[in-house]
Amino acid sequence: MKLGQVTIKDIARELNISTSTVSRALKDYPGISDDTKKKVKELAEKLHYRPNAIALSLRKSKSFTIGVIVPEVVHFFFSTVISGVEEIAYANGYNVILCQTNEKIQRELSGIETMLDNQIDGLLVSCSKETENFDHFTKLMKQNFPIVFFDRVPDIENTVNVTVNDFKGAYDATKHLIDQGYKNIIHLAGPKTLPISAKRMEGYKQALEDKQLIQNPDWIIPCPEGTQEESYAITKNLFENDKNRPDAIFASNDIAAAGAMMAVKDLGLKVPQEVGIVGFSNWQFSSMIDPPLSSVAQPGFEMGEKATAMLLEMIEQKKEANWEAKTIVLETELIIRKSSKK
Amino acid sequence: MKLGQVTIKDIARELNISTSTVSRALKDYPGISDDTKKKVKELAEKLHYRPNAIALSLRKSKSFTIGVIVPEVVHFFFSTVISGVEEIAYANGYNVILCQTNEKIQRELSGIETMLDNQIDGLLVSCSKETENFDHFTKLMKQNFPIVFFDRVPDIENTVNVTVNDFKGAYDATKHLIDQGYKNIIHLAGPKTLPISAKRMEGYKQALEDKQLIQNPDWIIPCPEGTQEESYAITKNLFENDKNRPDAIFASNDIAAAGAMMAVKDLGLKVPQEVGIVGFSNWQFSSMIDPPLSSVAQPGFEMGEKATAMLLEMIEQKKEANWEAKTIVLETELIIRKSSKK
DNA sequence: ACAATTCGTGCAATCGTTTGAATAGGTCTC
DNA sequence: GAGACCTATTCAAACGATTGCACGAATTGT
Repeated sequence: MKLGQVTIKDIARELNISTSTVSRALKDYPGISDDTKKKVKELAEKLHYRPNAIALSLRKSKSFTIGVIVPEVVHFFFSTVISGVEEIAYANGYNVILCQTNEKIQRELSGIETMLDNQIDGLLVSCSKETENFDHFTKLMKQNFPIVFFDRVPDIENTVNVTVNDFKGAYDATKHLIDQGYKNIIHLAGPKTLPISAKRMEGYKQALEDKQLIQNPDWIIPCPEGTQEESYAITKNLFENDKNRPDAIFASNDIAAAGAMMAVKDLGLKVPQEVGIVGFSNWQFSSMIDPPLSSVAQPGFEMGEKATAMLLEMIEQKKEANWEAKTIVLETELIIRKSSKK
Repeated sequence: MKLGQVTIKDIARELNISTSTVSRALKDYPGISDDTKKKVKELAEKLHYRPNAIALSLRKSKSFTIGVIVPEVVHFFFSTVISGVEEIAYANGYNVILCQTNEKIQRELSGIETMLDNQIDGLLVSCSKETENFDHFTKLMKQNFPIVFFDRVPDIENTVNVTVNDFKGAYDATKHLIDQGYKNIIHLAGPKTLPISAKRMEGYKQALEDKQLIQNPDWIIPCPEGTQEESYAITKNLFENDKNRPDAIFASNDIAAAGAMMAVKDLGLKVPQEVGIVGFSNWQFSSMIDPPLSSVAQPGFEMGEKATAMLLEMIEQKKEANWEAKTIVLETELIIRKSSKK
């Protein structure tokens, strides 16, 4: 920066008045003559005066900046959320500063520190896979610092959260597979540390139970990485064997589902005739693969919007208000495509 | 913010010394007794003192923050770039503030304004589709404000750019199709305003020329939106007609290629036997669709890293140095998959 | 005609930190 | 024993803006 930027002082000097008068004139304070106001505003316009946001932050102890912590930017769901965040923040005159943790707790910690140093007004967080201790959050919350968690919310009390109904999404997906006539459904689960993984697994289990299907614990297979390669390997291995072969897959994310689909196709099995598949998140590519992948759509953009709106509300109330803990649960939508239609 | 944060004043008061001494002690200035240094540092540690970055910014006229302007966050390529940016910025103690323009020039303008108000030290920009006038950039450049453009660079002089070799990428892709025996290759082009679109088109043309194939101007079809639907409609229309039907498609982006693939498949044509297809950008999904899509991979992460490294260098030299204009061109890599292998 | 009110403006402190210059106290030198 | 020289510290201004309070002048009331 430092571009010979025009300050309030320059205007004051030029007009031979004090900086206080300039400040007040620009803000239409009462008690400044219309004449002065006019002169000041005209000169400000002419010199392209723009207030220095940093100076304002310092003075007002408010930066109009919020921090966003996500595990990864290159992730369809998270980038969609960020997009929603950006939209609402922008509309309300807030800046967004970004930090991706790459799923590392260390990075999450230091990212938060730097953001606090930069006097952010509030924080939006989706936890990393490594985050199991939440002291860095509780400490802030105790000080009444505005935080809203989204999607990957921590397992602590009194938080303000925005999530999707992972349980119901998974339930719907599994039930749909059952309704289509699939009977032996495996679940490619997410990392164990994440509550969302647990919820999805619960939904899967509940659907099996409600439909009185046998639950085989061996058919819940964790895919901690969530990569295509991982699920490809796992699936191939599992389906290679003729007898006792499952006939459907519910994956806790689309990438895993895609890997699984490739594996069963490579084994010469037909999707959806012999194996039904449903994923989670409805990534952009899901409709483009062959056969198109059924998936549970999560309203990422809306989640970003909602979380940001709530955060801004907290920031702007900010009377010693102890915000009431609450969790907004957005509904998922099962998108049925060919991969699961017998 | 405002969390009863500990300041240098608190430390000064507690130890009955002046703030200047505290400041100097913390920085190991000469001329402060070892005893005082020790006391100050210990107390700072104990109180978890962290310097207020805003105050520092104001004082130093330097914010250790860079702005990133991208058309869209939810875009595989751009999110990859952002990831690279974040990585290098973080490693060097810089913050990243983000603005997506949604391809609107108005948003680009106001985004830059707000960022400047926030005293960013430099700017990384990829232009929106609407950006045809570049005064907002030249104005800043005249003032020696550090800007690095990436991918969608403006058509003006003396800029510092990081791009990929779009010409060669397109050339390679087209040549590959020709080498596979395809003869009637159409090009689904990008928005006309973007130089990258023009370069890709040039590469396509040059390959045809070098291989002495007839160039049919009707076979260069602009897809301004770049959506799947758009290219689906265009392609379906074009391939419906039996005679004079093209036998290959080079699309300037993978989404368009995917749409085109769906269209030809829906027409009952076989990919790659009857129609060869190559895309551009190598999106995550490209390897997952059926048949897997050949594509020109762009090193997005590396682009983000490179651009940021250059920007930081400019920021830190920042002696009235008129930076020399330069353009780093990163090489693409043609990823050959089934969609183009006869 | 003089006090009271109103009007327009300026002073100075403040936000948290840095930094050039000044100062107080001590030691050394001849 | 007085000037020279350190050493450790403080003062005060600065970054750009806001704001409570004070002030001088003009206007009003009686």
